[in-house]
Amino acid sequence: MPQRLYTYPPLLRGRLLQRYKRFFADIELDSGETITAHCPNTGPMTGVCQMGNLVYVSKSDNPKRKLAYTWELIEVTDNEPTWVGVNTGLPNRVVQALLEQRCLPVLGDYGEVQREVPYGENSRIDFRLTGDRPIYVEVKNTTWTAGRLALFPDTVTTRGQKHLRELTAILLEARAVMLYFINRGDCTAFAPGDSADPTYGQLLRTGIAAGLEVYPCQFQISPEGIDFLGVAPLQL
DNA sequence: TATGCGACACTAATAATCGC
DNA sequence: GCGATTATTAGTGTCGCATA
Repeated sequence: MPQRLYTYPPLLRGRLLQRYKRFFADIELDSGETITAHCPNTGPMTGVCQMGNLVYVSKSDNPKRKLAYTWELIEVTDNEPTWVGVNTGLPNRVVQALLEQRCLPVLGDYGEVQREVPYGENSRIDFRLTGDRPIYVEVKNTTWTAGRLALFPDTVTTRGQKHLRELTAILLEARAVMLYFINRGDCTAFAPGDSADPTYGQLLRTGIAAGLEVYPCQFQISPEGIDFLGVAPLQL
């Protein structure tokens, strides 16, 4: 039974006209109005940034923002029509709810869920779960797929490599978890994106051999909200 | 040609300031 | 001293310009 972990505010539907300068997306709303929305995903959005596709945006009443609209979702048709989450700020919020509601039995018992805890060399872990043996959880958002296989990363990521090295190093004193947030519901498994960043894939495999735990978490995305579907198999 | 760095918009956390 | 408000900083990934 899918578990609702996030409910979107009322969204407006439209079609993507263009995405440019990393942060901007021109969108024609169903009302006929053309708006410029903030694109919160600064990555290449490989395979999901398709002009003309249906999208949803939210509207902020924050007077300090230059762009009132935020691009939240896009529909892709690689497999069956599927909504893909664009807002990279949401995965961490959703994972926080996931951890606080104890939706991942594989993590076992833990106490407090701490956010943005300093560790390693000037890094911060997304979540630290307290207990006799603390659990460090790093969250990575992914929308890139090959068929029904979710992949991460979709570009060379030196930051991601650094995170893997530091997580592997911390295994001496704690459990370390890579939690891949599969931001679409049409995938059945997860694998490292070796074609985009072979070094990352190598580091991930080395980390797993050393005890790093990897949980690709699958979510069903819809204009209503985000539901947790479960942990997808890992293909190495 | 290769490398380094700032800019871009926004969020969230932290620090500093102010008034009571 | 406390709470509320404001300011600052880090982080996110890529582009484009300046420099070596």
